Amino acid sequence: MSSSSAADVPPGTPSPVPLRVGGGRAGTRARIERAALELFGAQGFEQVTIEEIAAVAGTSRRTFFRHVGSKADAVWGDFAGHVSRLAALLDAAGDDVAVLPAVFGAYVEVNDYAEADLPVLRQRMRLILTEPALQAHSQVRYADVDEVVARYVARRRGQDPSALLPRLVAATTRAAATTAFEVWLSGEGGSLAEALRTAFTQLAEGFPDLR
Amino acid sequence: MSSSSAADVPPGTPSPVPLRVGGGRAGTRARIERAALELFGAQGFEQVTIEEIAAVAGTSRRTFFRHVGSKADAVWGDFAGHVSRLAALLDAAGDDVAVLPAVFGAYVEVNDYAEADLPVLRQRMRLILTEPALQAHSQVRYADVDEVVARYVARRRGQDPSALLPRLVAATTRAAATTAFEVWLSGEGGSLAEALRTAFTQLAEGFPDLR
DNA sequence: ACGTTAGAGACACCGAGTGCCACCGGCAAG
DNA sequence: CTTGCCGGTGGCACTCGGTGTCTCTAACGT
Repeated sequence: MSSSSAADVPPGTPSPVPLRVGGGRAGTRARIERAALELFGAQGFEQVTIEEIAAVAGTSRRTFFRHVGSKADAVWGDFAGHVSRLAALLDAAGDDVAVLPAVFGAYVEVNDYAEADLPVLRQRMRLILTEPALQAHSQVRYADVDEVVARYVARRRGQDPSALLPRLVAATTRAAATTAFEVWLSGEGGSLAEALRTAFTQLAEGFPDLR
Repeated sequence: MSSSSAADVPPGTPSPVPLRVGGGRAGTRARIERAALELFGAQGFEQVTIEEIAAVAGTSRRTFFRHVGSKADAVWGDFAGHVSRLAALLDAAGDDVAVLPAVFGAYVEVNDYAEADLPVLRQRMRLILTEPALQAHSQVRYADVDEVVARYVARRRGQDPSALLPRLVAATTRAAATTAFEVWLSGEGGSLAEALRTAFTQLAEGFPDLR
């Protein structure tokens, strides 16, 4: 419907945003991601076409792909940086703190967002946890997280990262974190950090009430 | 290469399989799934085209989709039945056994494959855990499993299935099961049931060595 | 022999993703 | 000022997964 909302702009328009101080690339990418998030939220992931996103972002289909790689990637922002920060936190953790608390702490800290970023985060996570296509894609992204955690546990334990314990800790802690995001999103109760801590505590206790 | 292996069969061939007693549909579907598994294993998921699968299965592109729904679905066989069996096992579990052991037991039992089925299972799981596209798709399938487990825990605990504990148990047990499949596939050591039990034990103990 | 019906194939279409080329603007060297 | 390079861009064409529609055919009951 109404493919003439932003698509009928003359091709040579300089686009209403002259702010390109430190890097025109980052600016375009940010515009694309903002447009995508907005449209996905309003119409649903599947309903939105790349062409529509590109139009709203004031660029072309081809350029969209040059910047974000895939439709799903438009939602994830700088997730690679997120993973790096997690890795850095784990690397920085001293050997005086036990392995599991170190992982928990790193998870909580890397997800300590500023108040102002929470709306965007909520939007992102709602899409990722709700839209089937994004839910699917998330697995690939989370694999990187698991890899980082497994490597850390392996290092601390002197094991191979592909051994059972490192993989198990990585997979279950990440599952717990995702679950925490779910309940946080559903709005019941407190902050994201609280949800994470609750989930991690239950996990570390091995669900004593259920044994 | 060699797109003339099974594609050069005349269109009106009655197909070499006259055994269609209880349902001709199942026969075609089985042929499609076998062809897909074989081709994926040999050339990789992304490299194989639907048209190739259809050709090897002795049918058409359109019919492929009528039977399996999507390229990824061709790998999963009757997973819906798998999930139903899990649900049935949980429903049948008495209240005398604790929640966590009940979930563990159901997982082990539903994954108790006959010796003869192990090669196919290995092939399936290798693809699902290895190929990025299938890894992604798996999340959608596993969501059904999580739903079943969460509902069971919720019932036993008198909670809502969307509450933290049910979701957490579902997510972490499934993560543990997947990890067990990984190590089982890598070939180190014993049977699938052993791998599952080891992973579940570690999970239920809350990784005591790491706290 | 009849019509009915389910399964199958052919065709056309859409959207995601990719490779290729041509263009344009800035920028340094002449 | 001109020349030539170069990064970002847009247009185009193509592949492939997936879907809707139409037609055909073979099996079935009457």
